[in-house]
Amino acid sequence: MTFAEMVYALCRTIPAGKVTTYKALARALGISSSQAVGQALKRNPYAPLVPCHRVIKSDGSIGGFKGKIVGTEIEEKVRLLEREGITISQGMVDLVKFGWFEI
DNA sequence: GTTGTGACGGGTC
DNA sequence: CGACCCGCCACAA
Repeated sequence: MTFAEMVYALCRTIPAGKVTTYKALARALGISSSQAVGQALKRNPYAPLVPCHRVIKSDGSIGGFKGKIVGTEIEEKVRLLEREGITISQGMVDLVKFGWFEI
């Protein structure tokens, strides 16, 4: 069980209609660096299995999915999140309402 | 074993 | 509010 595996396992537990942050996941794994979580998600071999689109930055912004925010590429993911009931304004998610962690 | 870098966070300037 | 710098952990070269 590698660090990345634990990240994937944790992401799978994210309920639909909720989002979490890199920091929250990192903290749940016992570390302080959210970058490590990003590394794992970025290289996730479980693309559709792990809902990486539900993992966002702590400030509510989407962050990135395939590398960086590239124009309308994000729009597709935003639409998917909205389908789960998550409201997004200008690429920002309301963590107070949809944050899957103790706010 | 060392170095560099990244889907990041927080604090300062 | 935006730009900059430092810290942070894991992984690839």
